[in-house]
Formats: sequence, C-alpha cells, structure tokens
Amino acid sequence: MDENTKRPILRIRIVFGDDGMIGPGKAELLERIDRCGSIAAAGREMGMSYKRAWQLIGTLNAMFREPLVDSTRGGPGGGGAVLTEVGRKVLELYRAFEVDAAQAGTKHLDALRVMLLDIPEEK
Amino acid sequence: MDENTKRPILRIRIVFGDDGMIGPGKAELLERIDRCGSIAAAGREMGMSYKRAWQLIGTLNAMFREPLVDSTRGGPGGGGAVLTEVGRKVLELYRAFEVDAAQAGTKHLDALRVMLLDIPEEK
DNA sequence: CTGCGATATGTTTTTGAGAACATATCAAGA
DNA sequence: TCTTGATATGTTCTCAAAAACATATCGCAG
Repeated sequence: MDENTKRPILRIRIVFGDDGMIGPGKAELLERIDRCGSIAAAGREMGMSYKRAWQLIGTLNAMFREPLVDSTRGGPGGGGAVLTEVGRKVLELYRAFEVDAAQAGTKHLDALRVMLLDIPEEK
Repeated sequence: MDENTKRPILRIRIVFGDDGMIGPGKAELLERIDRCGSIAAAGREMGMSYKRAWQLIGTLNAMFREPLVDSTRGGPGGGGAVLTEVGRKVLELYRAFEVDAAQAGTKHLDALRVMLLDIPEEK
C-alpha cells in the first residue's frame, strides 16, 4: 500500500529569474536530507535516483549565495550531507509561504472546487 | 525584442485530485481566447500549436461540470471560440487566488530573494 | 457550389528529462 | 592496506510529451 498518497490541493512553485526555482520536490528533498543526513538516503526515500537528487541539490546550491547543503565524502559511514543554516532558513521560509498562501486563498479555492466534476477529498 | 518577458516571481499551480490541474499556461490561454475569440489565434499568440491549445482546452472542459470554452465551426470567419460564464468565473478565481497568495507571502518572498545569488528584478 | 478560415482529429517524428548503468573518489576504521 | 558506504560524475537508454505534418468537417459569403 502506498502511504505516500498525501496529495496537496495546492502546489506552489517559486520562480526566480529565468530558470532557478524552488518547489514542492526540492523542499521535500531538503527536509529528508535534514532527517537522513544523506543525499542518497533522502533520494531513495522519495523513489528518486541518487543522481537526480544530487543534481537538484546542485542547482539549489548554485542559485543561492551560500549552499543549502553541505556534503562530505568518506568519513564514518562513508559520507553524508547536512542542511546549512541557510538551507534550514530557506526551507522554513518556503513552508511558511506555502501555508500563508494557501490560507489566503481558501475562499477562491473552495469556489473553484464546487465547479469541478469530481470533487477531490481534502487532505 | 520580446515584450512578453513579464516573468512572474510566483507561479501557482492548483492540483485537483490525481491529474487535473490549472496553472499559468491554461489561465493565459483562456485569457487570450477571450480576447481573440479563437483557439487557433490564442495558441498562435503563445507560440503554441493549435493542437496543443485545443488539447489543453479539452482537458479543462472535461474536468469541470460545465465547459469553460464554447467553440463553433464554420460560420462567419470560419468558426471561433468564446469563454462561457463558468470559464470567465474560473479564470477570475484563479487570478484572484494568485494575487492574494502572492500578497500574503510577500514577506517570505522578500526574505528568500535576498539570499539569491542573482537577485531578479521585480515585475 | 466553391473557397475560406477555423474547429476537430489522426499519424508520425522529434526531443528532452529522467532512469539506468558504470566508475571514480574520498576518509575512517577494522 | 583493504573494505566500506556515501559523494561525485560521466554515458547510455527509455519513454512520454510536444512538435510537426496531414486531413476531415463545418457553415457562411461570395
């Protein structure tokens, strides 16, 4: 059974400039890295190849003034990765944004939902 | 020069259920259909093939209780398409949601922006 | 009754993103 | 020094989404 079926009704992607952006995927990845202490493990949890996870983190690190993730190789356990202070802050801001935005638009969202053919259950 | 470079900092995509969704692309398409009175013309303006535009409108029409776009073929000018009342309402709600969400999160957005390497100009 | 311009669809081709696979590298610890 | 587990990075393969191309249909206007 797939317990990962917590599907948000709202999906916000913040676009910076021409290409750089942060959305639900990268946010979740950051979160899991914080919990796992490893890019590989975080990616695995999300059913994502290590390479993909690594690439996403690479672009994230590249678009901010300071990296969001610090990674070390070798060492005890073979290596690992941790969120930097900036990383933690960015994640927190993104999540806060999500909450505020969703809350601000509840009225419009509800109005839209009743017009739908198949009304999806909340949460 | 491409004057269409009005790049929003925020890109919101509303996801309904498993697949149906409305985002910036479909919203803009609806808007242009309203102005042009034609799916083909609206698609052309966006550099999109007629087929693609037609498909997008098809899925939109299919996911709501009532169609958002009414199209006629033949007739004066060869045919055309117009927004229904529902279509206009959906578009309006989506735009309103965008505005409210962005406004609600201005603070967080600004905090994020200053951390960026290349700070994109607003608007 | 023919031509036009737009909708309506089907078929084929292209292409770009991600998966899959393959190594190389590092540092600690056994 | 050899193993280990994770990072780092290149190469190839797969497939689905979009583009490109091709028609068919419709209804006025002339």
